[in-house]
Amino acid sequence: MTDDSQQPTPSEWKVLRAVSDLGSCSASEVLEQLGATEDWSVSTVKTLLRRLTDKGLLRTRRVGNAFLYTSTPTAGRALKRAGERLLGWASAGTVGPLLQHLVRKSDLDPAELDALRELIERKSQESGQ
Amino acid sequence: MTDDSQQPTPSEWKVLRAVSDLGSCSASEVLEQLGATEDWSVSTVKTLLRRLTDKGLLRTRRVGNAFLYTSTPTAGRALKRAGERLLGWASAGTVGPLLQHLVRKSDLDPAELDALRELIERKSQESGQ
DNA sequence: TGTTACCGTCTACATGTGTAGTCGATCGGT
DNA sequence: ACCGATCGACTACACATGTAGACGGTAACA
Repeated sequence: MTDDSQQPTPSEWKVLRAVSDLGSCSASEVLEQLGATEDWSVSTVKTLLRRLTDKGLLRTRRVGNAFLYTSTPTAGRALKRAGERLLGWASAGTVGPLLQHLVRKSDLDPAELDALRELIERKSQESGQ
Repeated sequence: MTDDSQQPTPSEWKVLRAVSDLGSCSASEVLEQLGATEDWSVSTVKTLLRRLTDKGLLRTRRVGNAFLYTSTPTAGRALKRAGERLLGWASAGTVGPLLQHLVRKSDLDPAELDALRELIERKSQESGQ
């Protein structure tokens, strides 16, 4: 369940994110999507797609002789795991500042900000009681 | 500045965190501190300490024939960088849920919760104006 | 002053990761 | 039925990472 062996590597994350953003896509679409930021060959992307599939983070559906890639629920869980791992790296007293930094750097819409604020208020109550 | 080549690896993070928690400590203290969670040999810890020092994340001060390790400001920055990287891996619409997850998993004291709440309120105002 | 611990350095090596070339199969158009 | 454009599979290889043994120096104690 908390198997770290299927955590994506940094490069794999970029591909995984591209697939998640695209929804359901072919290898070439992924390559095109990543073209803006990365300068990878087709082979590189295909290798990363395969490794992600092997790890169970992507699922493939055959369409003609090609594949359509989709991200799996496991991928969502992997992101949370990665987040937990990050928290584990923060030393005493640095978790708060870290979270502030993340919130500051994030571009959240009003609804998300609201959800976050509510969550924090609820947490404050619990700890205060 | 945003040089990823000095980002710690997962194992290095554990050591770095131990040093940060201990403040200023010897290799053996680090080993002892990590003994609770990891099952590493002395050599392993020493290698990781050296690699962290090479990356500029730890500073050493000679005391007798031993070293005292201290974390550097660079280490703090590295944590933030790691956080930003995590955000970059989140696909569209998953940043909010990710942050919620992190806040939920964190054990924050009232002051930290308050700071976070204020930050979010300020952010809400900005986006709402 | 010899010996016992302990320390950091050097070396090592299996596995993981980043990156990409080649090749046979196949789809689409002629 | 043929040919070019694609696609996935297989292979490759340098460098990073996880993990640790061996060794020579030195501090401390007898």
